[in-house]
Amino acid sequence: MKTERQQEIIDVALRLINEKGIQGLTMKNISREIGISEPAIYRHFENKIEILLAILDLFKESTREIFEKELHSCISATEKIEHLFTRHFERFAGNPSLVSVIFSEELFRGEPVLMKKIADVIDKNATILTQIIKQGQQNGEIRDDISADHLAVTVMGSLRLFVKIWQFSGYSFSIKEDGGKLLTSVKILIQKN
Amino acid sequence: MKTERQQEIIDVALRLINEKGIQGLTMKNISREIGISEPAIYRHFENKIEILLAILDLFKESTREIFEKELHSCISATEKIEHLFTRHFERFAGNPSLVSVIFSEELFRGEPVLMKKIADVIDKNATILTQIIKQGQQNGEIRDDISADHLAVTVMGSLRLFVKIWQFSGYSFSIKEDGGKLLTSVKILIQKN
Amino acid sequence: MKTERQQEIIDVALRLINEKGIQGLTMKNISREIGISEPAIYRHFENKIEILLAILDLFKESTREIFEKELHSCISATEKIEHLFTRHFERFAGNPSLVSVIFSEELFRGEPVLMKKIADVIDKNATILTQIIKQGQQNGEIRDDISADHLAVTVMGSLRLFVKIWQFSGYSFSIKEDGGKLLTSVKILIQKN
Amino acid sequence: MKTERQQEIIDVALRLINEKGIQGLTMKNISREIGISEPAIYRHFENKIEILLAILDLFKESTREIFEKELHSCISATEKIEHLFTRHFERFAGNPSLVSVIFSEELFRGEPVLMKKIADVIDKNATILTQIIKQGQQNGEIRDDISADHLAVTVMGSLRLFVKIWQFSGYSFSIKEDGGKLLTSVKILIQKN
DNA sequence: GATGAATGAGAGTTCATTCAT
DNA sequence: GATGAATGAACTCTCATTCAT
Repeated sequence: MKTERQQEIIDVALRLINEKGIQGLTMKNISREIGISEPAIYRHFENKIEILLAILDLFKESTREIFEKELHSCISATEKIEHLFTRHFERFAGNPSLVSVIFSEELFRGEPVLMKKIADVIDKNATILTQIIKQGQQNGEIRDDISADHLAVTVMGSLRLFVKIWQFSGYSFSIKEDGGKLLTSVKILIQKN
Repeated sequence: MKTERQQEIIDVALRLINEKGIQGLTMKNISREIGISEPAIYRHFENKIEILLAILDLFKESTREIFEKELHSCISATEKIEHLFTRHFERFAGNPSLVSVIFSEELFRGEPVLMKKIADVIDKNATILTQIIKQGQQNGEIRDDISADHLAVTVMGSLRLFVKIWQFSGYSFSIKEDGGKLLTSVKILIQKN
Repeated sequence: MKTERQQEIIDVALRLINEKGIQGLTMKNISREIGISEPAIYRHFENKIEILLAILDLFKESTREIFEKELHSCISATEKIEHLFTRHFERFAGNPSLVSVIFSEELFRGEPVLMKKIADVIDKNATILTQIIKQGQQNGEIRDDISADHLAVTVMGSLRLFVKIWQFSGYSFSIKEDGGKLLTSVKILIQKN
Repeated sequence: MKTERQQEIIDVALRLINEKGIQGLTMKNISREIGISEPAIYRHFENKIEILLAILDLFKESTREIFEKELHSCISATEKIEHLFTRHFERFAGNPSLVSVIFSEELFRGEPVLMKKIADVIDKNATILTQIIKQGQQNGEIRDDISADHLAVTVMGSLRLFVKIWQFSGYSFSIKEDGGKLLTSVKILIQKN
């Protein structure tokens, strides 16, 4: 689907955003990092926005995968949420730069095309998580004294903030290990009784 | 402390970031919005970074106020958290543009001065919130089967995500009202039995 | 209406088009010719198209002036046409670069805004010239064995081609003098009997 | 003389100039239109200028043909001019894109090679037309109260302007039919008595 | 306090062209 | 014949900032 160079460009772009922020993502920086000329990039992407769209696609695809896998498997709701956390942690551990993009919706403000894409993904994810929780409430696994919507905000919010803290720390602790502990706490928090 | 013009510039800058993202915050845009010339801005701020610093200061100041007031008052931990939420909601309701800046740390990546400032505030807030929760745990108000750190992540994470959702919705619902409901849920979540 | 710099830019742009064609009209060339930096031009014109529009406006204005003056004066139709030619010759003698723009509609193909403006002027001029000729036919000054439309094409076409020949010759002859002779011929051609 | 591909390239180039102006004639546009890659074009033409030269050659050749045929045939001068008009109209009706190039000398300003070629053709044509008219004057067919040079300017100028009007109208009328009518008028205009 | 004019640096992008395959 | 990948030069335009007034 993606040529090697396209993948390389996406990777570099992701890293640049992570290191210098969206303002550091310039065609010049990308080309310098790869070691080609600026115009060469235009052989692989029509323009800068297409690169960002490709990044968002990557993100969308892999997020969707994580979420949908959980939803359609027959395991319990709690296990689903557990997997959800774990998978996310694994992804971020494997590619920390992703964090800068995934939980940073404001980066794309100004470009309607990008904003719409981001909004779509977020919306979908929220819907799926809420469904999982609802299912857990019906199962009797998850407490139902609090609405599924609110629980979803809490779960997702905790995940997001935790990942940000990890990023802000300069990835100075193990997201998998410490994340696992947070997960345990979250599970206790939402379980019935 | 701040002249009228300085305040005007800060307000406009905040609004611009909110509307068009950090890329929309240009000296030209600021000057156009206020109705003065570009160089005129330099009478009031040495450079662009100073404007951003002023924004962060504003943010730091008012956040610190909220947090410290809660900490030093003699009310219960739960009430403190309640006030904390409520005050935040009030602030955002009064100045929605704040949201774009407050919970969007990546905006400032690239400028070490700004990054440090942001990190400071976040750090401080986290510390204070954790302290409040610890106090609540000692009081027997707040559950202690989960570490204060984790509860803080959950509480703060919920707040942050909720506010972002509000922002993404185009401020289409009442943050005070719906936020109050979320607050109730969070309180139930963290209360002892 | 126009600042000095704006006028200077227009003049230089006109000259550049004349010397190197539309492809030679670059912001860099303009700035180099004037002796300022490229961005400086943007203080005086919003963008390149605005410069071209200003040129067309100049052309439109002065052409309109010539035409309308003739139409509303009480002199005979033949005299009107005579003045029309003479004025045009004078204008071109005074600013030879104008020729490259005025009779070169294809320069602006591609920019709808510019094309519309050009088309407008041409249309208007044709209408006015035809009216003058019609009046002359009613007066008995101008032959009426040929339709006013066709005479207008002939008169205007002769003028245009003659001016182009002058331009192509490198302005090597006196457009006023030789143009006067052509005019005499044209008058004979269209006069009654 | 020309391979199929070369002819294809010339045709597309001509059409592009007609549709988007000289600025729309890029190697990319040509290749896209044909459905080959950009470098492929260089198999058929050494560079872009060669393509333009080929266009001018085409134009030169066919114009020369029209003119010379008229000159060497034994028919009357008036008939020659009649044929001249008619042939031109037929050519344009068959390939409207030609108009954008043929009567638009300024397109090539900036490229001395191209300018010279254009100037040559124009010069030659003018000479031939003038010769025809002179012959007609000697025959007593064409009025001799006006110099052949001036009559040539009038005849050629009318033809040019008329064709441009047709082009500007978006080819909305029949150039053959309406052109025939203009021709009748021109003949009356230049005939003796 | 404010402005008009200017600027160096750099943004994204397009151009004609080349070269190895 | 054709292509994919690349490039140097040039393009229009924006940026934060300065300076004389």
